[in-house]
Order: sequence, then structure tokens, then C-alpha cells
Amino acid sequence: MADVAERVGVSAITVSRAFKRPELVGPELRQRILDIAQSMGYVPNQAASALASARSMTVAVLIPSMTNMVFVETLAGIHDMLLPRGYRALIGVTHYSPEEEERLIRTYLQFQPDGILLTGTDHTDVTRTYLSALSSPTVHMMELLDEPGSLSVGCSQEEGGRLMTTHLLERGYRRIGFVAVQLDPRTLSRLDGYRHALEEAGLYDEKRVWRLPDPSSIHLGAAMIDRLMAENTDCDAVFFCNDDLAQGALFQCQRRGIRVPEQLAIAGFNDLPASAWTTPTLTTIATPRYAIGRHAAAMLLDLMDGKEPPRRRVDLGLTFIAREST
Amino acid sequence: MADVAERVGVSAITVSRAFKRPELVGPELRQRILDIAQSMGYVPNQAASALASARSMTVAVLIPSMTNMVFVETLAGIHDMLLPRGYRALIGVTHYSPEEEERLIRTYLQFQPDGILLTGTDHTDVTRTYLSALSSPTVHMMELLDEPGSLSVGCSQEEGGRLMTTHLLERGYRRIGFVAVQLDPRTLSRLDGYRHALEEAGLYDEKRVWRLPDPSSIHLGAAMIDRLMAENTDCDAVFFCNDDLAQGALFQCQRRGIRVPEQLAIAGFNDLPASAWTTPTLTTIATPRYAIGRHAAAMLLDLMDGKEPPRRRVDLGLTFIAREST
DNA sequence: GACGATACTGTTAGCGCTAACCTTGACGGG
DNA sequence: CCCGTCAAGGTTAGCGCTAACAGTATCGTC
Repeated sequence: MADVAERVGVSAITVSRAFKRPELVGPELRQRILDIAQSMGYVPNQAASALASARSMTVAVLIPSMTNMVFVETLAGIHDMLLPRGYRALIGVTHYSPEEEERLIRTYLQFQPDGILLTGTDHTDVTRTYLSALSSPTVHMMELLDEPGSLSVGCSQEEGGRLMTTHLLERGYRRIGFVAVQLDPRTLSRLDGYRHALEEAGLYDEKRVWRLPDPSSIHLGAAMIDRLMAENTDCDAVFFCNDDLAQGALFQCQRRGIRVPEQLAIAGFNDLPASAWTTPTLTTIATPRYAIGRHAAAMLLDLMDGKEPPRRRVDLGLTFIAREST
Repeated sequence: MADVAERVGVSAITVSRAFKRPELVGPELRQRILDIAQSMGYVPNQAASALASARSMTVAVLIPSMTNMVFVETLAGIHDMLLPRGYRALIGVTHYSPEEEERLIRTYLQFQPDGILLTGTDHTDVTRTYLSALSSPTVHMMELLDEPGSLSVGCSQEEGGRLMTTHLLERGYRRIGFVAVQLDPRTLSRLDGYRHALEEAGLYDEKRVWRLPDPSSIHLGAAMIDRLMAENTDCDAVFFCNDDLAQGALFQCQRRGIRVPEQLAIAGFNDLPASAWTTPTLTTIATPRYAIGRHAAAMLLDLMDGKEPPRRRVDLGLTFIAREST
């Protein structure tokens, strides 16, 4: 920067301002500075800038998984909101583990992020301590928080589970199963919604609930159909905790000649792109994941600007999508 | 850091060493420093460290798309290699645009990355200038470079196109179509492979090639089947440039009652998880994308350590997977 | 003609850390 | 007993930038 300043015949601070506070520099001088900087191959040093200004222009984003489209789309929403404002996202993948999340937080705090976006609400005590000691704001995505003062953008997973179960009941199904995998808090909330809806109808039966800690996959969904058949289940409908699983189930039903929905109805969650194209098409619930990313980032931008966001808890709702599989 | 040093009763550099060069500090003193730092909530400032040491411990990674599983899995390979060594990835999404890539490079150079991972080989001249002026190493992923001195890890897309086309010829198909979307260099290489194989067999016909700039999707694959039918194509097989498209085509064939492969054979590229489960299952070519990420990152680590990597051009090959759709 | 407002540009100091060099004391060999 | 060696820790200076404050010229206004 000093070299550029010398070549232009100004002081270093003017070069700095030409880049960071353009309105403070005369237009033609500014252009000359930028041109000469460009020709010299000068690029500002972000580390030095961060050190001097105490603003890293960085937001730490922690998501549970990269291979799950849901979170990738959330990330896209975050990116689209942050990049135009000059912020960069530092992405961490927790693999659904609060301990891994804690480790990542510790690492990313070294970058002095100006804001933090977390997925979900289950964090270790140490994570909570770190965050509360921090001056940078933290917004929670996906689930909604009720604690006063906390910031969250998401939708009610429990309501989603309830919605789908109610739909199945309305369609006349009475022996509705639930397949929960991964067993992260969002899955368990959907299971809660399912259970409450069935309990209210007097139809809840623990033996129709399958809980598996394995990660979700099409393969596992297909395997679950085989297992249900082997166990001679009496289910007339199965609500899978997400679309990957449900798609795998549909594929396997087709292979085995199980008629869906006549013999067995199948429902999913999240509305992945393929779910509109399977045979039969999959009844599911669309989650506003891209919008969640955008809103969470927007809320964070407000806070980083020192402004109070319009709302501290934003419920973006769910969209029920009835298709052929139920 | 100074506060921690004072509490422990040592100088700042000893605290610094306790974190960054543990072998230079006595074991029990080191433990005391770490304990006290922890209790005080001290976290090293990465910006200051980067400024003082001229090492950002950061690698810039540019990929074309985040919603395409292929690149997400590459990213996973990179992460798994870099994180244990203390490096962080700065992820940029170019949306298949060399101009966007140039913009991102400019932005990320501000972070003084210790290394750079790029996807593909088509870059703007400005990008090339930036990179050659840089002391940090750059590794190209996916495609292979022949220029001496250049670093690349990938597989031959052209060979992939050729492999699949040869397979279709062997199965007796004679009027083989090709659907190319996105039209990025990798897609076009596959198209080249397809064309060369057909030309050698004397069966290439331009009218059986569809080129669309649109992004790939299941929806588009399904739409292409409708279009082929409307255009009354004489194709007995269609080679789609990737699995998303091919899956959409399979779904639509099923809907329309087109028997695959008897009436129309369908082939894809990449081997996505669902391709083993569709009805019929999809013939495709598996690309070693996770391994590409790992190898590229490993090569970069060598270079950042000042070591010469074992090889500067690594071809990880392709795996042909014959399934029911052909 | 004095004055304040406005628009630019400059000076000084320091952000938090680490490279490079330096000091100290313990130890062992000849 | 001297000297070299080594382990452990300290001193000094500076990485490249920007916040805060300090000019300086220009202009309009009363």
C-alpha cells in the first residue's frame, strides 16, 4: 500500500480510503489510485485490515452436513445475502455432533468473526459459554428458540410432523408408522409431532416407530422397506423423516411390486427435487431452507450494523404438498 | 496474549509458542499456559498471526456449483485432508463462469491464501496473470492439464464420453443421441468423446446431438424426453451428459410408458446415489470426485511445505458401471 | 471581510502476534 | 576446569493496515 501511495504521490491512508471508504476520496484521484494499484498487482491484505479495524468481514457458518441438500440450499441463501455486502462465510461441517460443533467454534473464533450462524439449538455448555462471552451476534437457523433475546429463523419441525400425520389420518390411514434416522433434534421434533397427532387420535403405537442412528440415505430407505416386510408390519402408511429415505422406499416398493399408496402409503419431508418425479410422486412437506438462509443472514447483517432486526424470532412456515404416494 | 502471559508469569512469546510450537516449551509450563488461557477465554487472533507470520493457514477453493453433488463431494475430500493439518478452506462458487471466478480470485487473494484449488482449466487471462504472479501454489481439479509444470488432479472426461459410447455400440445401439447441458468444458469433453467414438464407427450424426446452456436438473431431463418424442427422434439410445438429467429421463419414460432399454436406452454420467435405485437402474460412469478432492489437497499440502509432490499430474481414472437402462 | 461549513488529504499511533536473534543455566566430555 | 552443546525462555522490531484526530483549501453567507 505504501508503494502504491508513493507511485500515486499521496499518503497510504488515501490509498486505504480509495478502497474502503470511496466517498472520502476525490473521484478522479480515486480512479487513479485504483488504476495504479491494479497495474502494480496490489491487493489489500485482509489480515492487516482485520487487525487494524477489528472487523474481519467474516461470518462463521456451521451446518450439520454438506451432502444433505437442505443445508446446502440454506448456505446458498446465506451466501446470496452476505457476499453483496462484502462479508465472507467461513463454513464448518459439524456432522450432527455438538462436540464437533464446539471444536469448530473454537477454531473459528480465532478468525474473530463479525457474526455467527448456527444450525439447530442443541449446543454444548462450552459452546454456549463461548457465544455468550462474545460480542458478535449469533443467529440460530432451522429451529425456533423461545428464550427471550435469542435470535432464530426457521420453522416448526413439530408442526411439520403433525401436519403430515393429520393428512394421513384424513386420508383414512390408521396404522401409520414412522421411520426416524440420524436422530438429530429436528428429526425427533418431527417424531414428536407425529406422536402427538396420533395420541390425540388414540392411534399411537410405539411398535410402529423405528429409530435408527444411521445417517440418512436412499439405500437405507430401501432397506427399511425390506425390513418392514420381513417383520410383517401391519402399517398401512409410513411417514419417513425425510425425502431421501422416502425416495429409497418408493424405489424399493416398485422393485418388490408393492403398490403405493394402495398397499402402503409413503410420505417424506423436505421436498427434494426428485420427489416430484418418482413413481408415484411423493407426498411431502416443503421446508423454506433457502429463505431461512437469507433471513438469518439478513438478521445478522442488521445486528452487525448495530441495528435491531425487525423480529428476533422468524417462523417461515411449511408448505404441505399432497402427491400420489398417499 | 499479553494478559495470559502476565497471569502465568512468562513473556508473550512463550504463550505464542505454547500454542504454535509446543515442542519449544517445557511440558508442565505449556499445560499451565493452556489451562490459564482456557480459563480466561483467550483465543489466538488469527488475523494477527497471519500478519506476523505471513501464513494465513487458509486455502481458497473455487467450485462451479454447490447444488451439484459432484463438487460437494470433492469439497468433502478437500476438507478431510486439510482440516487435520490446520488449514481452513475458503469456499467460492463460480456458477460455471470464468468471469465470476476471476472476481472471486481477486476477493480471496486479499486473504493471502497459502494455496489455491481451482476447478477445471478454463480461466480468464486476468486470472492466469494473478495466479502466475502469486507465490502460493495452485492445483487444478477435475480436468487434467498437459502444460509442463502445471498441477492437476482429475480424470479424462473425453475418455468417459468415449467409454460410454463404445459400450452402447457394443450393446448394438446404432442411433445414439447425446444431450449436453450447462455446456461447461467437462460436458463438452464428454461430447467430444462421444463424437469421436461415433465417427470412428461411421455413425456420428449432428442431428442427434442436443446442446442446451440451461443448468442441469431432473426436470430438464424429463422435459428432454418429451421433446425427443415430440420431435419424433429416431434414437435407440440417449447418452445424457450427467445423472440428474438421465434420472429425469428415466422417470419420464416410466410415466409415459416408454420401455427402457427396449424402446430407448438411457445412460448417464457421475453415478449419483439414486442411480443404483431407479427403475430400471441407470448405466453410468463413476467419477472419483472425493478422491480428486483428497489428492488435490494432498498435493497442495506438499507444495505448501516446500516439498515437490510425487506427481504433478494425477489421473484417477473412471469406473464404468453397466446397469439395466442399457 | 470574517466565519462556519464542507470536502479532501495527512500524521500518529497501535491493532495482536511471531521471526530472528539473544541470554541463561545445566550438562557432559576431554 | 574449560568449552561446546542444548533446552528453555526472553527481547526487539515490525508484519500491513486503519481509527482518530488534525490540518488545509474552497465556498457561500451575512
